[in-house]
Formats: sequence, structure tokens, C-alpha cells
Amino acid sequence: MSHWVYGRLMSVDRTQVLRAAAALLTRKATATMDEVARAAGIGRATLHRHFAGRDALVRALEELGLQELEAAHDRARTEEGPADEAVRRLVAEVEPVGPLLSFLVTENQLFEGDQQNEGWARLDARVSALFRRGQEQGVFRIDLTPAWLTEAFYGLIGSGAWAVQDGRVAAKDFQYMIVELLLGGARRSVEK
Amino acid sequence: MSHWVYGRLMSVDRTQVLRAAAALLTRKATATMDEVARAAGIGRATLHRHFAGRDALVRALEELGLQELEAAHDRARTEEGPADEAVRRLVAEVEPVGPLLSFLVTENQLFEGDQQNEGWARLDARVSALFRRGQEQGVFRIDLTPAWLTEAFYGLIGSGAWAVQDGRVAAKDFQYMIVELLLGGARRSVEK
DNA sequence: ATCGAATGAGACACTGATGTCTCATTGGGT
DNA sequence: ACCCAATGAGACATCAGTGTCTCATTCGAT
Repeated sequence: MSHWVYGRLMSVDRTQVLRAAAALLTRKATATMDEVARAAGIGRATLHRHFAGRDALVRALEELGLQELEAAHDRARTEEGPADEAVRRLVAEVEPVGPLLSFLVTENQLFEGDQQNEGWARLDARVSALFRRGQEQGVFRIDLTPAWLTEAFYGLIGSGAWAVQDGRVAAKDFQYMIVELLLGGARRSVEK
Repeated sequence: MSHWVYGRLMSVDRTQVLRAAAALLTRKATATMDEVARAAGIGRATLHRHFAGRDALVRALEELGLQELEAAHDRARTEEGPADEAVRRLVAEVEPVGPLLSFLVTENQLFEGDQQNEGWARLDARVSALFRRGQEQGVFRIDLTPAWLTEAFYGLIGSGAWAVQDGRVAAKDFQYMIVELLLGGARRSVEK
């Protein structure tokens, strides 16, 4: 059932197309199928041959984003070491996926009742587990629920990525600002 | 040039329509003009008589949101007292506008090159000034720029509002969670 | 009770995007 | 050099949403 592996030709690299689509759609979420095709350097017909429709394309992008986020989690090894350092590693690894994440979150809001990809629940669980672990370690406060911290995590990544893309803040500060705010907050404390 | 004040009838309250539109669009951003009209309890033709088109409707919602945000700022009296307490008051006042704010931010991303309403810049300036004041007071850390803190503020309000609307987190925790995270961060500190 | 502004419902043309199809062309494998 | 899968370009029908218009009806002011 592998559409994308043919006996002879593989002229159009599915992943390459997805990356081009992601790059465009994260900047202009309403981009047309034709625009996506041109951005990927292929014809609209070919785009349709690989992705049945706009929905299918978005679903594929969702799959790509989920894979990259899972990979980022794996690389960050969030189960190892102090939780705050793990959060620091995680933010660093997730940063490149920020724009795509932001796009997918917005897009997902439209799929109201439709079944959500269970991948999101798995990711939520991983982030949530990290914060819970931090609480059990005594590193994180216990009055902020893991669910809220998870929302805040994704929220900061998303709006941070957008702010960078929009030029409102400097890209080089992304990681530091998000980690420091997430962990330490804005208030000046005695320590540090 | 006041379309909405007639000699005799004012059957359709423009503000009432806007509130209904906001309530619907914040849940389903792709709602059709027809759906908006039905949600407001009026006919589509009447909706068009009051708002030239979908664009005009969104612009009007933007105006409404900006007014409410400005009003929230005023009520929070962000220029008075310690900056952290001011932030606390501000979050409390802004909370009800959260969903609308979230909708408008997403919607604004589409108006790519078009001229942005200068109201946003004014609001940014007010929030930014609050954080800067806090830094000058010695209440806030100085290694997090006011611009980033402002982005984080709006980001947390927006994603928090959405998480509540989606039922992922409890509405009653909104204010506390956002303020505590924004000010104190996730890390357990010696104080408090 | 009357008048007229405002409304609701429906018809209509228009637009933009989508999805499908055909056909000539390309380019890699043999 | 040949073959054929895959592509690009374009034509086409379709569909949903929009914006405009008409006309009968409603309802408040007088």
C-alpha cells in the first residue's frame, strides 16, 4: 500500500514537498493548493496525485510535525536527569518545529468534532509526565498543575515562534527567553 | 455618517450582534456569514446591511476587542503600585477578553501586508511599559526583554483561554496559573 | 389606525478554490 | 535507442461562500 515508492521513478520526494508546504503554510495559512504546488516547485496536478486534497495534505503535515516532535523529545531524553535541565533540552530541540507546531494547532481548532490524531495526546502525556516528574523531584512547584504547564509550554513555543517569524523579537533569544520564563518567571528572585 | 442610529428604529443592536459573532467565531473561526447571522438571531441580509462584508465584520470585532482590552488596562490601573501586583490585576481584567483576543491574533496573521490597526501597537506599548516599569522598580528580572514578556503575556492569555474553552484545563484556575507562571515560573524557589 | 423604516426570506450572479480529466513531454531504467 | 512511468500545463465541471437585489412583512412612532 505504498503509493510513494514506485518501481522506477521517485521524481517527487514526498518529504521535500511536505517541507515546502510547511514552510509556506506556516507563513500564510490560507495558501491555496496552487500556491503550495508552486512553492514546492511542482504542478498542481502532481500535488493532487500525492495528496488527495487539502485535507490530506494537512493530515500529512500533522504526521510530519508529530514525528518531528516525538524525535525532538527522544533527543532531549526528558526522562533523564533533573527536570529543569530536561525542559531546557526539550525547548532547544523543539524550537525548529515551532512554526509548524503553531500552524497545526491553529489548524486543529477547525477540525472541531472530528477525531483528533492520538499523537497529540501522546505528546501531551510526555510533556505532562516531565512536569510531574519535576514536581516529584521537588524541582518544580506543585501548585501549578502539569496540564497547565503543558499548555503553557506549547503556548510559549507557538507564540514565540510566531513572534520571531514576524520579526517582533530576535530569533537568537528564543530558547533563553522561553526557558527562563517557563522555569523562573518574570519576578526577580533572591536566588540567581 | 452614523448608519446605526436611525430616526425611529434600532431593532438590531450592533453591539449585540458583535458579541454573538464573537461568541461564535471564537469557537469556530471559519463560521460562515450565514452562521454568524443565525447565531445573532438575524437574517443574513440584515447582517450585510450592518457590516459591508466579512472583512468589515472582522474589523469591527477587532475594534470591539481593542476597546475591551484598553478598558481592561484602564481598570487594572497598571501604572499604579508594584508592577507584579499590577500584572495580577491586568490578567484578571483581561481574562474575559481572552477568547476574542485569541481569535483576533489568529485572524490578524492572515492580513499579511495590509496595514495593521495601530491599536495593537498601543496595547503592546502599554504592556511593554508595565514590564519595563517593573524592571526599573527592581521587581522584574532585567534579562528578559519587555518585548518578550509582552509576547509571552499575550501568548499565555490566548492559549490559556483556548485550553479552557476546549475543556483541557479548569476555568477557575485560569487567573492563578497564568499569573503565577508568568511571575514566578515553574521552578520551585526558596522564597514562597 | 396609519405610515414608513427596518427586517427576513429568498433569488440571483459572481468569484475563487477544488477536484478530475486529458494530453503532450520528460527523463530514468533497461 | 527505446519504453513507459511520472510529470506539467491546461481545460473543465463543481461547489461553497459572498455580495446584491427584490418584495412582502413587521413593528415602533405618531
